[in-house]
Amino acid sequence: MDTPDKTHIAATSSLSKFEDSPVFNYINSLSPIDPVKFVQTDHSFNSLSFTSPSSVFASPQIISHRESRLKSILSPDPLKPELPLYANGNKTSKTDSETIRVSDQCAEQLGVLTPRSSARGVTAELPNTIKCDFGSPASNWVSSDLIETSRVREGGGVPSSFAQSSKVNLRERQHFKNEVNLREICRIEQTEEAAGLDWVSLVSDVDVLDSFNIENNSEEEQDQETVDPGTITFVSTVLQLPQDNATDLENLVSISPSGSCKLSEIREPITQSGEIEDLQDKDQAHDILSSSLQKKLVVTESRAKVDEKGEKRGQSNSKHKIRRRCLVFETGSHKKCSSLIPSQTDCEVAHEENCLVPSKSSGHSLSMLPGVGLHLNAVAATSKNGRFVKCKTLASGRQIICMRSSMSSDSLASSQNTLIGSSALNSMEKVSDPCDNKIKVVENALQTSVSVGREEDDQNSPRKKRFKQELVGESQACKRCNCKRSKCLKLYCECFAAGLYCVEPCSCLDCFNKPKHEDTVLETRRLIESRNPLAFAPKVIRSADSATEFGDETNKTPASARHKRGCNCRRSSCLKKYCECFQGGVGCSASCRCEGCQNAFGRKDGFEETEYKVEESEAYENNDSSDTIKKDEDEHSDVLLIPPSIISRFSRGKRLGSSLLDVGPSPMLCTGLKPKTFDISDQPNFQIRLQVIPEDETPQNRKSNCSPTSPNSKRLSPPHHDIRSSSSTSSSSTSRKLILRSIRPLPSVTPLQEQQ
DNA sequence: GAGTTTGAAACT
DNA sequence: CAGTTTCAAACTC
Repeated sequence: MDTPDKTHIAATSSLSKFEDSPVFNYINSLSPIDPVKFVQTDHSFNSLSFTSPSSVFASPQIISHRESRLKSILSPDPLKPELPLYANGNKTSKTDSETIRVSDQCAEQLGVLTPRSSARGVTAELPNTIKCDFGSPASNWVSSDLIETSRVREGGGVPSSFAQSSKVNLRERQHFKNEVNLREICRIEQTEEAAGLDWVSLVSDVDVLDSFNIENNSEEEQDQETVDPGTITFVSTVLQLPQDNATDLENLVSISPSGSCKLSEIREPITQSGEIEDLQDKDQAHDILSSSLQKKLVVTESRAKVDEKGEKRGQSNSKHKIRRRCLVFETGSHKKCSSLIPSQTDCEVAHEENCLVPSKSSGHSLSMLPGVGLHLNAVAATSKNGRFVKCKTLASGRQIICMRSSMSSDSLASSQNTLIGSSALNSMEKVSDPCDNKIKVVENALQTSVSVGREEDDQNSPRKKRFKQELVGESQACKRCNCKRSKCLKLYCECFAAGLYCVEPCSCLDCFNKPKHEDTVLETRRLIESRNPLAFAPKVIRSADSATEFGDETNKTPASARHKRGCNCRRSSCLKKYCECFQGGVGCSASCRCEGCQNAFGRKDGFEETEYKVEESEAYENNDSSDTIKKDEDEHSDVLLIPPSIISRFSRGKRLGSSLLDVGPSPMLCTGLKPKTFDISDQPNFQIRLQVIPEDETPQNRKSNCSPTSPNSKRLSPPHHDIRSSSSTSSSSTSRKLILRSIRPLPSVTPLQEQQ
């Protein structure tokens, strides 16, 4: 029955008929996507969607079957002889209406896939393109659209080819509904998750990819080892899932079945075609798929691993080795954290030396560090770089380090779960307040890593490139201090003040703040602390603390924070980062001796900072043009206060510690300032807002808190504070954040389940 | 990128 | 503790 010619003709005719049919027109009218010629669709699909050579589902049999199926159905490809494989099984397996619907989808997928499988010339190109497609949100979106479009067309065509014209309309409608739902899901996920969100599609895609892989014998072996693109996508999806782990996991699990369904669906058409089926193959395919899904479900997998996988897809073994090396570094030094960053490849190379430095330090720390200042070093270093280090570092800071490591491995690496991350961060902060900013950075880093992870796969996308460049630039430009005369042994040096060793990115001269001079560093620290025990303490203190320490009633406002010693600004009006209060995102307090204070976060004289909340972020963003501060106030009234430290870092990209921030957040922050339009598509922004804005710091809450509750309270909530406050005062805020994020997955899941 | 401004840190 | 100097970040051009 299935001579290539026949199939081809049938497909072609059906396709043309379908296009002319009212249903098709209706679909087109509904669909935002413009109809694409079949050939074009294939092409675009190939280029955009399936680039990944490696796949979990590398089973040759499956692949061959898939290929054959596809070929038999749609493609005129001479290879068709392979077609018959699945035919019988389909008939046997499903007969009900659901089956029909499924078959439609399958047919659609097949149609989409077929071109690929048929086009062998493209196969060689796959490896290159593969990595790109999954990661880039944009690319994914496009590809998904294309896929959908093609599906719509193909779906109609395939059934007709099977002489099911009577059911075509019904099917198409169902199919269209499905497509719409899927599309919505895809959009939701893609917009938020950017990475291969349409995992369902991806699953099917994976199959296609596998089929390609089969052609490439050399890669077959690798396939087993190599990470499945779909898996990666899935993992990324999981990672990106909201904080509500349990819920998300459930959703994922529920979803995964659909993926299985997809596989069966694909076979459906074949069954109808009456071709011979290989039940064993089918079973195997299911097994493989299920196994792959299970693999995907293994959330515990470290993020680094994920990244590694992602890179694997697109890169050679050597690359892989490099990654592994980086992973090893992760274990030991903060630098490794870079491996967590998506664009690692570049970063890794760039940072290798850097990594070594930290490692070194860690080594010293283990044996040598007394723990006085060093623990700060370790902690700060870890967080500052925005990379999660499993610090072997300091004996003294062991617990802290452990927490971090756990966070990195579990929370971040595995799921990038913001909630978890925040929790970890919170806990971490409790331990190490000194590194407020850095912790924030870490948090941002989490987000960044998430976003990065999404884009990781799509290396070709402009976005990805940009991001990569940013990362690289950061890594290269992650200069911290620029000390010329202090030898980085005074508090002038930001690195030293933060308890960090200077690293390569620093532009300091005659730097002694390095592991090799650890003794000197420690001694200097000791001297400084002897003069001022709080010299290395966090400059910004949580409200509770500050209130306690300074007896400042105004600081009792929830989520409020104050600079430890207060500023002494005279000319900056506390509106620039010269002011440490402003820089720390906190209002001035009675401790400040500033003149003409206009601190947006809270004036010394008790001026309500509420007015500035929005402006501040803007001011920071714009490098403080006070003129512009109120400019968009109305527009951004919803905006939360973003700690200047964070913003400044990202905006300037100067400080390495903020590297993560710089990379990811910067855009996010910028966008984040456009709050009123809550753009789901821009997940980074979303996350940031959620994380940055403490529960009680929402505009309404702020106002309420400020005026009635604490008349004197000048400040709302500094970003710093958010984290801390959440950790100590309100865990609820964190939980809420999670809830918000959890919203995303729900929509996607629901439609699928309903349809299925 | 160079120069200026600024305010914290260090010093007296 | 106050005043001055030093310093490096922040900022401007």
